[in-house]
Amino acid sequence: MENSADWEKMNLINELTQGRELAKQLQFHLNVSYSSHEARELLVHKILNSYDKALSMLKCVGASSGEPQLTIGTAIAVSSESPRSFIGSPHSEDSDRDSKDQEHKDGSRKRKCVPRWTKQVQVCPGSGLEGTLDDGHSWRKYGQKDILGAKYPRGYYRCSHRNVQGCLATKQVQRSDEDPTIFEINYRGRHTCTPTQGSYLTPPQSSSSPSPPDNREPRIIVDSEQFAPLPQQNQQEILLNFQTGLKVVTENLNTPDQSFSSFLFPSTSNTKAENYAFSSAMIDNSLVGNYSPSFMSPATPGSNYFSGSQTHMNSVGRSPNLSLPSLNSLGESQP
DNA sequence: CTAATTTGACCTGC
DNA sequence: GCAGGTCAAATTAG
Repeated sequence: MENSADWEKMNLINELTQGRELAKQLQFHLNVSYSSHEARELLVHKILNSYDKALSMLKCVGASSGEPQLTIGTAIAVSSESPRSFIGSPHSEDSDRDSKDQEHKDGSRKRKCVPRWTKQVQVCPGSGLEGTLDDGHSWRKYGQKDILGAKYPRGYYRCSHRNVQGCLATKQVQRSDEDPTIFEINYRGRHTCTPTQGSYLTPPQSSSSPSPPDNREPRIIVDSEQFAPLPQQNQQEILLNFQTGLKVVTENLNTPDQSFSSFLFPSTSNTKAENYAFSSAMIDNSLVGNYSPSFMSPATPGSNYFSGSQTHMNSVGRSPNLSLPSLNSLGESQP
């Protein structure tokens, strides 16, 4: 997979370039009087984030000489299960009944040769922002299980496009029993489908959750997306993750020496303009190389969240709000 | 009505 | 045998 190395390098360069551009922007903002403190702060966060990402990539590249590593930031590489075939024989993944017979012939049905990695997501209690844990793909819950020794049940999700596009990606969401605000998301398999921003862009809480407004500033701190040495699609995911990355905080979860970026997800409406600006800036910057610090105000939050840069990504636009109820139930259903 | 979630049962690996 | 993972019917939500 030398392609991934090239991509990694490109990404790294892109990241550093971006950081430089952002620094220029910051410099500009510092020199103009009308620049708001928020805007400056945002830029600082973005710069830091950019460097975090670059460092993460460097670490990743350094570690991945040989076989692929999925470790990024606090994302934990779970490589106990043969990382050898990343894209090989996707058919061997778990599948529906019809392919079951074939799998029986093979002897093993699942859990083999599937890339896995873990991401930890911290959610402020009561914020109800679990919906934003969405990662650019539509997930459909297919099971929940009480795990021995774990306080909270584990939720099992698979890609909504499994039937349509045969995407075999799955994820498991496990709430930490020590810190219930932390969700450990274990991804398995890679998406072969096109990501649906729709679900990803679902504005937190807007419609599907009747949870009362919380005057605390709710926020989710997310690990930096893994920059696994994997192809373009991950880059899209990364970009998409930035789109929900509303504010970067330089607060570490518990890995002081790991460089990673954390995001703050304010859900209050007055911060949305800033959020959109961040999103569009990141995308423009990454895909077009053009950064506009100006804040844009979406006409209809949610549906037009990505108007503009959205077309770069793909055109599949389903937008079910998938994760929110599931995760809520994950957290709320006590064993 | 359609699609997503829930949940108990079943299957597989250790 | 046990625990984790998946299936699918039933239920719920939009």
